[in-house]
Amino acid sequence: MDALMIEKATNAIADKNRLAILMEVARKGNCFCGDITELTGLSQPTISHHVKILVDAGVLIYDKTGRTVQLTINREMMKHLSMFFLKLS
Amino acid sequence: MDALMIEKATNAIADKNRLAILMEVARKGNCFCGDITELTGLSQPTISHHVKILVDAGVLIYDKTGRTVQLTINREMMKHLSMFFLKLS
DNA sequence: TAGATGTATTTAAAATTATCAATGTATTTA
DNA sequence: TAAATACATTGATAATTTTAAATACATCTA
Repeated sequence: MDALMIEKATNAIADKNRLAILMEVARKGNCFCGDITELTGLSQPTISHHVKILVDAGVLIYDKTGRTVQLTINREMMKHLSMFFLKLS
Repeated sequence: MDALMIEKATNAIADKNRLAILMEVARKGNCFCGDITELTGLSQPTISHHVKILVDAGVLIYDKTGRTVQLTINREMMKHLSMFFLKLS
């Protein structure tokens, strides 16, 4: 179990806005970056920054087609996190 | 909504030193604050600060007897976290 | 009771992070 | 091809976090 991976992933999730983004992507199945503006009320550059952190940490999967980005949950990472905390319980 | 709980807990864990503290407490079953000095190489006040964050977030359980503090994992919180990520997987 | 011990708090600094305005870059559409 | 669209990057500032030195406090021990 890679502690650095857990650190990066939890760090990505440990923010009010990024957690909201994660849960919105989970709720909708997938999500365009543009959708998140309404959700959070943040500016577009700020959202771009937060999405980057979530993607770099492996929490969200980034798929750009044309000029739109589709975000989905990285279920493998969710499984890793779930297992990590299960082992600590 | 338990999003705030998730945010606080992941925030507490999302730090190299606090993750090391959490994993050390898990490994040893319990842990005195003094033990953590050797583990992390941090100063005593810094450890006290990090432990407080973990305890306030409900990640660790704090039990002071006399002048020593015994730390244990909050297994209920670990279960909550595990379930949260399982649902996202 | 005096000194030692384990932890907490305060204060101040350095480091990091969050945020947005301005601007850049592809890509689509009129 | 010009304008519009969706997102990325840069640069600057504000807010937050991490850290340790100094100090305080309660408890244990000789």
